[in-house]
Amino acid sequence: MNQFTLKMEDFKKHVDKLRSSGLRPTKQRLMISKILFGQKGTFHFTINNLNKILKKKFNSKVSLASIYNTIHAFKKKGYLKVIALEGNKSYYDTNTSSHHHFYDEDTEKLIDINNSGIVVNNIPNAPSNKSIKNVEVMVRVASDNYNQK
Amino acid sequence: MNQFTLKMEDFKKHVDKLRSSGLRPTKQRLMISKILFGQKGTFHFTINNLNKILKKKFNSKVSLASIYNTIHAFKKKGYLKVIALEGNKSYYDTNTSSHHHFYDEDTEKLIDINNSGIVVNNIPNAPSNKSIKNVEVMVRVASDNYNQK
DNA sequence: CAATAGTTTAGAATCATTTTAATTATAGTC
DNA sequence: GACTATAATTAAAATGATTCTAAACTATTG
Repeated sequence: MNQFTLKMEDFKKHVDKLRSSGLRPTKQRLMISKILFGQKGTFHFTINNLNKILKKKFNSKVSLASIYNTIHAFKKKGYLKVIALEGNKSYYDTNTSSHHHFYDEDTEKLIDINNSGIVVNNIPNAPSNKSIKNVEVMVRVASDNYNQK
Repeated sequence: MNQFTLKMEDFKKHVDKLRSSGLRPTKQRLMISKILFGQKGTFHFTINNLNKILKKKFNSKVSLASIYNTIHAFKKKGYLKVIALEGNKSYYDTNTSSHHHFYDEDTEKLIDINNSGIVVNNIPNAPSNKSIKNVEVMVRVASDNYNQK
């Protein structure tokens, strides 16, 4: 069984993330914060993914209600963003900058494309009284020999 | 109560769409086809939208099972495409060409951007053994004075 | 017109998500 | 450290979109 341990500086980081999101730093939330923000790079996940990691890595069953509650607060504070993908479940991304994605249709996994890459030109004007909030590109990739849906 | 009537040429068009999708042209399916493909321009909808239109316009309650069945067949045949948007429900589009969208966050409505507009440059290579299937841009717009989610 | 195959439907089942209500934990304050 | 108010956790119920099921119905064919 894995222990739930954090170095002091990491612990402070996660406590800050939680506090600034309006949440008390509880055991459950620190586990979630560690999983999301304790990685080197950016992290893409669904609630189901996260729940599985919590179970496996910490041998701990945090209730779905608490997971959702924590994720919503992080999202509201801007520590997470939702990725638009068709289908019934939400994908979240710890990279909250405006950026683009590859979506692998075979594995259903997302890959970030950093913003220095793609350039989008010639965007028409927004409808009247509206302004553009965000522009994002989804590049769908798949193996040619894979069965398409 | 509205009548369900079609001009002969339109009738044939819808019958063809259904037959070529592997479906028999039944009353229910012809109503659906008329709603989807009987419009001037392109049509964006959710299953819930479509169901409401069926009720209001034709005073007819087609079962959800039949609606889903028909939509799936049209999608499989390529007469409809699914639009990726976060959230729990699927958005469909009768414009099946590769094209881009405005998404109005206030009204939750989609607007097509025809392909002659936006240009996407500098797309990185797909991961190895994968090839690019599709590139789509989502331009999110909103009123500045509207409450953001 | 009987046999067969495809359709429709209501309702049950499922999956992601949200809500509820009771229990438990946290953060001051004394 | 105990006390109290407030917030958090949880299991379980509720919800909403979608899928499945089984029975009744309709169309097509021989």
